[in-house]
Amino acid sequence: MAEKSESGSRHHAYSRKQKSLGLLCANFVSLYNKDDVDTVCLDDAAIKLGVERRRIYDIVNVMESIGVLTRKAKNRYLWIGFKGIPITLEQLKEGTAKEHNVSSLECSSAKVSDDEDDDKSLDHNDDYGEGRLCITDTAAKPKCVAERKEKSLGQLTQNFVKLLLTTNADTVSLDDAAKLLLGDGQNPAYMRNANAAKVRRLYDIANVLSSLNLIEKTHQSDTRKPAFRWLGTKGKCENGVTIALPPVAQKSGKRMFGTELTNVEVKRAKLLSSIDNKSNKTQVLSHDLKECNKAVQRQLQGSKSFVFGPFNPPKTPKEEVIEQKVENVPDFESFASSLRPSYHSQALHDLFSHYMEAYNSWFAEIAGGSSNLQQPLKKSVHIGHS
DNA sequence: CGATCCCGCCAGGTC
DNA sequence: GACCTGGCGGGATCG
Repeated sequence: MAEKSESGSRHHAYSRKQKSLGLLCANFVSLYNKDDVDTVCLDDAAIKLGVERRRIYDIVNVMESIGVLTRKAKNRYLWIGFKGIPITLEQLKEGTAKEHNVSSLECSSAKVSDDEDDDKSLDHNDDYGEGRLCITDTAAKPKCVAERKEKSLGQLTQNFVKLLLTTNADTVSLDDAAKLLLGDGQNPAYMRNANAAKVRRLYDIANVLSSLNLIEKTHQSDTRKPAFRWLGTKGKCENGVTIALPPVAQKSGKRMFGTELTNVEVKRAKLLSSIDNKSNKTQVLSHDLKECNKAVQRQLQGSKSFVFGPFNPPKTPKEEVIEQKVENVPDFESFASSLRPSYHSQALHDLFSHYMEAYNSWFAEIAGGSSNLQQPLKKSVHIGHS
């Protein structure tokens, strides 16, 4: 509030359009998805991207939950890249990732590590971070921690992805997703609030996922309600990230979901002055941004294609190694079975059943073509969400 | 006016 | 007590 007025330099033309999480995410990826990058320092990222730290947490949490990053230590993450996504999805399927993102990713980093440099010793004084990573047993955690985790962005992301993967009803509406991810309903007023809160989080998550081209936002054909569709590798942009274009460059000037510009200059200037004192660790160079833009260009030319999703990932040399480990095409039957939440509310149960039916009809259509697919889904398997 | 989602407060955890 | 992390919801902006 107070800070808004302080920006004399920020002429009235403040536009939220230019600061979306999706765009920030795209820039983040551009910055770190390079062969020579293996660690991510949050401070560094915040400065380079010209945003406050809090925003970095948002995208990092989402990306961590799908395996793109893994936490290494306080303030430090290991960049795994998009090849981490299929692994994480596989773990989700196996249920080894059910604990919450932290533990799941510990596993994923472990799997990835022999291929990816990982341990180039980030662990000097890692007790904080390592400690957290090591706690994979929820029983060892205090309840409040577990509860908090349960509502975490990362967990929500995983559940959202599971939902998209398991339903395959083409699209999942925002409302439905919020309801399903919320579990069951108790008192309506509480539900309304909780739902609203969850929807806000879903927007955050969806912005990130869509900028990674894992999902796209559409509308349900009948109701015109906003909805999401899982893309996986079917994403239009092979490079993995949706390249953010200035609004004018977009058709009819319409803003596209998850593709907005970050107000880098303003933020950066602000951050620079405020972080000045500890800037010995990272200096902001104008070429960082240029680098970032170059990376985007590179991606546009497909020089380094990202790979994600369980579907037939194209290979780049480095990814092949990893792929051998993930080479089984995900078994959606067991995946879905193990992931399906249990719903106490009849309405939610019906809703989910609807998605299951849609999946099954889809399955029937394609089953002939794929030997990896097994049987259609059966109802009333449940996992609950904790 | 509903949809979207930025922003930053502040609680909880760690050191 | 400083710092890190991240849940959360107010309220601004968009369509």
